Order: sequence, then C-alpha cells, then structure tokens
Amino acid sequence: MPAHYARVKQHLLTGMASGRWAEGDRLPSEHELVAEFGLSRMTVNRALRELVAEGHVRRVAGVGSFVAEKKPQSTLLRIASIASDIRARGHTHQCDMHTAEGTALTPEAAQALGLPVGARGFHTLCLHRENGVPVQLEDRWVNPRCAPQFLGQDFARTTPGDYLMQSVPYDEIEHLVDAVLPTPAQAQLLAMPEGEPCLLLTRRTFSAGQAVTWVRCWHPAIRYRLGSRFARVES
Amino acid sequence: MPAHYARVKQHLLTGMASGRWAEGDRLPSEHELVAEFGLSRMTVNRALRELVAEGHVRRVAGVGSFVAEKKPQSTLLRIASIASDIRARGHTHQCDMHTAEGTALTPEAAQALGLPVGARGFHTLCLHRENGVPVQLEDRWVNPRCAPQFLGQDFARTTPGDYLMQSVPYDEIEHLVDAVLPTPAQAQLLAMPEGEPCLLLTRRTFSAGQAVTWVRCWHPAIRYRLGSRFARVES
DNA sequence: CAGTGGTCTAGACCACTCC
DNA sequence: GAGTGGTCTAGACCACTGT
Repeated sequence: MPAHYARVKQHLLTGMASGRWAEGDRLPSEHELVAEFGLSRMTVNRALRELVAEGHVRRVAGVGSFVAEKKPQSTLLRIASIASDIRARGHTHQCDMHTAEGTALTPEAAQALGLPVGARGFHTLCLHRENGVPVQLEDRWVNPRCAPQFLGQDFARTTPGDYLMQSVPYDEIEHLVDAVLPTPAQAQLLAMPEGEPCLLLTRRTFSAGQAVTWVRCWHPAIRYRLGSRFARVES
Repeated sequence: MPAHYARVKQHLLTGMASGRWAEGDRLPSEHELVAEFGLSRMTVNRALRELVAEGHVRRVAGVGSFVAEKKPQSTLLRIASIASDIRARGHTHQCDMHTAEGTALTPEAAQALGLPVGARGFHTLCLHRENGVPVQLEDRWVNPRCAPQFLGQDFARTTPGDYLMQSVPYDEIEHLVDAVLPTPAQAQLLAMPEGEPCLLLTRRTFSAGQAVTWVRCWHPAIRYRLGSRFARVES
C-alpha cells in the first residue's frame, strides 16, 4: 500500500505523461487535490513539493501549479544523442553525411583509439542540423574490431552515434572541451560568421578497456553551449 | 529571514562540511533537533528528508540518521578549486586581486543570483596564474545574505572560491560552457594573442535553494581545456 | 477581495531496531 | 520497552497574485 503523498504524485505524473496536462498547463490546486483525495493539505503539499524538486512542476505562490517546461539544455554527463536531444526540444533533426569510409587511420586517430600506426578504421564526417540550421559538425573514427558492421548501416535512418550507442554498450567515457577557431572549410559548413569561435567537444568511449570511437564535434559557439545542473551528490 | 527547515539544513550541512560529523557518523535524532531548535517535529523532519533527497544523509528507521558516504564525481562537474588543482600538478598558484568591493548588482548579476534589481552584493575580479602564466580570469558576484563576511577575508591567503566552498556548503551547482572571444581588456589581462578564443565557464552554486555565487571564468583556450573521464553509471 | 502557495504547529499512529 | 524514523491530520498565519 503506497503512501498517500506517493499516490498523489503518481496521479499527477500519470496525467502529465498521458497529455491530460501538457507543458505549461495549470494543475489542480492543493485545495482541489485535498477535496479529491480526502487528504490533509500537508500531505498534498508534500506531493507537489517533491514534484517541484524533481523538476516536473513549477509553482507560483498566489497563482497556481503548472507542468514544468522541459529545459533546452544538453547535458555533459549523459552521452548525448544529438538527434534525440533535438527532437526532445520539439525541433527537426537532419544529418548530412559527407564521408563514410574505411581508410587508414591518421596518426592522431590511431593514438586516440589505441591502435597501431597505419592500422585501418572507419571514418565518418557529418553535419547535424536543428530546424535546418547547422549546429554540429561531427568527425568520427571507429575501431573496426569493436563495431565491424558500422559502415553497413543506413545512416539516413540512424546517426553514427546512435548506432554505436545501441550496438556497443560503453563502460567508460572521456570528454574534453576546447574553444577553437574553425578552419575556413569548417566555418563554411557550419555557416558561421568569420572569426567566431567553436566549442569543440572531443569524446572517447571505451568498452572492456578498448576505445570504441573517437569523435570530435564542432559547435558554433553563438548557437550552442554545454550545460549541466545537478545536486552535489548523486545517489 | 530563512525558513526554519532551511536553518536546520544549513546547521547540519555546515557541521558535515566542517568535519564535526564525518562520513558515516550519526547525526542528532529528530527529537534532539526539535529540542535544540524549538521547532515542531514536522519541520525538523522536512529538513532531514530534503537532505536525504539531496544525497547528504542516509536514514534508517529505528536506528538513526547518518552522514552519507560521498560518491566520486566527474572532474568537469566537480566544483574545482583552481588553486588546489594547480598545486596538485606541482605548479605554483598565484592570484592577483583586481577588485573586491560591495556594490550594486548589475542587472545580469541580480538575475543570476535571484535578487531584486538594484540590490547590493559583493563583486571580485581576480586573475589566476599557473607558474606565473595567466590561466583564468575570474569575475565573481556573491549573494551577501549567504556570505556576509565575504569581503572581510584575506584574499592574499584564501581565494574567493575556496572561502565560499568552506563557509557556505552548496546543495546544487549549475555549469555552462561557452566559447567566446575575449574583450580587448580581458585579452590583455590574460596575455592572449589577438583573435584567440576563450573557454568561458559560468557557474552558479545554490544553498537551500538560494543562489550563493555567480562566477564567470575566462580561460585562454590555447592554455586550458576542460576534461572528464568516468565510468558509466547505471542508466 | 477570495484564491494560491509557503510554512509551521502539536499532536497522533505505525513499523522498525536495539537492548 | 524505549528510541528511532515514516507518515498523517486539522488546523493556523503569512505573502503574494488576480480581479
């Protein structure tokens, strides 16, 4: 038998998930919930307060309680699927593939993947767009031992990152963040004004101690920022 | 005047930060806190419940409340003490204070700290050097209600960030990462070549739901990058 | 003004653990 | 049995918003 405050939370969460209350909609007031559930106001208040702490509800004293708007922020903690992040914002995602080939690794890529110099690997270069606007230029190298079927995918339907995330679960992840000036070719692909910097996110993922993929993502700084917010200690 | 439950939280957080209660130690029982603060049990219970939700406290019914064991954190998101980071690399850290004053908040700072426009606050501007080379220009605003003694510190011995970390334990932390071009004045302080971008890290920390400090740190991208590596947590 | 949320009180009953 | 936390009640006062 769940606690009463938990039943109220569940009732509201279910309603928000089902679309009965959409983003920004007004939720029942504490008074109404007290009447509906036959509980004391303290109990109903606790349910609402926890939903606020969990980010599902926004309350304004004197006005009411509302379904929280989803925040348009990418998190650094999660390995982000840019495609689903963009869709989660209600925008359209589009990916132009410029390169998808098996080739000799560059020395830099060999070093990053922990493979011998001169070894072969997979290389993709693609441009991600949000509502048609370029937001990320992705240059990826893949360890063929970890994902031999990589090049056989239909990248019109699955992005390289999404395929790897599904097919090669990773143990460990490494991020580097730099601010750089794009090369003229990169700036042109990203449709950036001259002289504007890029946020360069470099990521390696590892599975069973082996590097799976090394990917560098250039983002126009004027259209992109990284962010995170969280409690000090996660359980 | 902070709410009573927030005062109890602050009291316990400060005690945990100061080492009065170490990891795994037993905290006062609800009954003892009720007697100490002269509050009702519900109010004390709320303080403890929120500390549990934030991961600071672990409770066992029938036994007691204990200081939670800390989980390791990814470095990018850890609140870094630049002074200790630099010393950990075996280098010398030096901090030039350029400004340390009480003044009216800029509208931007007021917004970031959640204070009314026109309110006053503390402002510091300082340049951090690693082995004499500028690596971070720190522009900080502080909520005076959270750290009234801030300006009384000897910033020749403690950096503003280190003082706040010790005196005002934070609940929550928010990071933003941007790539920007520095203003000419910033570029000169940071001794940067013309046209080079900066990595701009913006951080807010919160205590009991109130913003404590809003700090923007400009790093010369050629001499600084952010990084993190960690094992995947359970999804 | 009536309605809202933010907070607080002084009790209460229960399940649990330790002795 | 004494102490702990988990939950709940039926009131209360306040500051705030809208009309």
